[in-house]
Amino acid sequence: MKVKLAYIANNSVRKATFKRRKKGLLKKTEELRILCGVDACGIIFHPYDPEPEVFPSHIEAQRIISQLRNKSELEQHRRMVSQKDFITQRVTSVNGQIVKQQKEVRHKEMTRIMFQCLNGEGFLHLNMVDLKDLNSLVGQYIIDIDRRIDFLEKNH
Amino acid sequence: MKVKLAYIANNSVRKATFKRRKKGLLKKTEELRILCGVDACGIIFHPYDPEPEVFPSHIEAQRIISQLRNKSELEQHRRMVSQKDFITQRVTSVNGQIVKQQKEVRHKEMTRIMFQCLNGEGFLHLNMVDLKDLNSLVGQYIIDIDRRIDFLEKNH
DNA sequence: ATCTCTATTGTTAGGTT
DNA sequence: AAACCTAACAATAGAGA
Repeated sequence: MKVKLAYIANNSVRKATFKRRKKGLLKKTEELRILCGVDACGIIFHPYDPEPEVFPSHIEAQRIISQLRNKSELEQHRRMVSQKDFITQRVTSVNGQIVKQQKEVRHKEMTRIMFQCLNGEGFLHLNMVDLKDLNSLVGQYIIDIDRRIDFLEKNH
Repeated sequence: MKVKLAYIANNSVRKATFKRRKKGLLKKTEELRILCGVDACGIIFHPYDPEPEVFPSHIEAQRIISQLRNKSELEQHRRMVSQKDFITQRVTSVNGQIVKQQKEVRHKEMTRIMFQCLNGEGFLHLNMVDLKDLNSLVGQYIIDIDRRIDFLEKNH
């Protein structure tokens, strides 16, 4: 650009430029509306000028603004819903992980108790559920050990 | 204009034109803002497009829109006040005319009554105020007649 | 469809009246 | 200040990649 893009200090030059360019902008806006069949509007105003320029018309601008409001409300709603979905998903996922870890912890605990028993340290403070789990665990160990014995017998 | 100003039916051409011209409009708006130090914003949207174009920025556009709201409220208020002033003035004026006409009517009525009296038809149904006015009127007539007599005597 | 290129058309700065 | 002019400049249509 030849004329550098900066505030025009000279009052009358600035005013003339404003008038010309405002007209140009208005024209371009109208052309875009017609050529592309879109809703477009513009608002221009000098903070200390009595009459803001609203185009293509005040009524049309208001229509477009309220459309924008509705649309952005919808968008916001959509965003919130998708965020809720995301969080729900995370909660479900984390809950799954917790359950899995609880199972692991219990399994380790049972294993510890089993070996404690094998060392003849007895099992104190165990309720019925614990005993059942322990029984099941011991059963699985025995099955495993049987399998290993079979394997050794077949290979020797 | 070489390309006639009408809705572009071809989809891809319209889209391309839209993109190019939207960019142009945005640039022009920004230039106007900077060159002339004015508040200006624009909103463009395809009714069926998810993202409205709001420039120079969403936040700035909102600021300008609310400024516009305030300003037009003020304007409306100003208009209402000036209309009230106008009506008040009209009412005052009309009231003045009514008073003037009432005086004229009263004067004519008194004159009629006076001549009625001169015809010896007597004055009936007159209250004290009417009588006072009538007296004053007669007094003025007499003064007027005296003046005319003086005038005639001097000139003959 | 999107990007780049460029001839053409449109816009605007600055000067004149 | 406003309206008009026009050289200079910028935007864009349309074509080609």
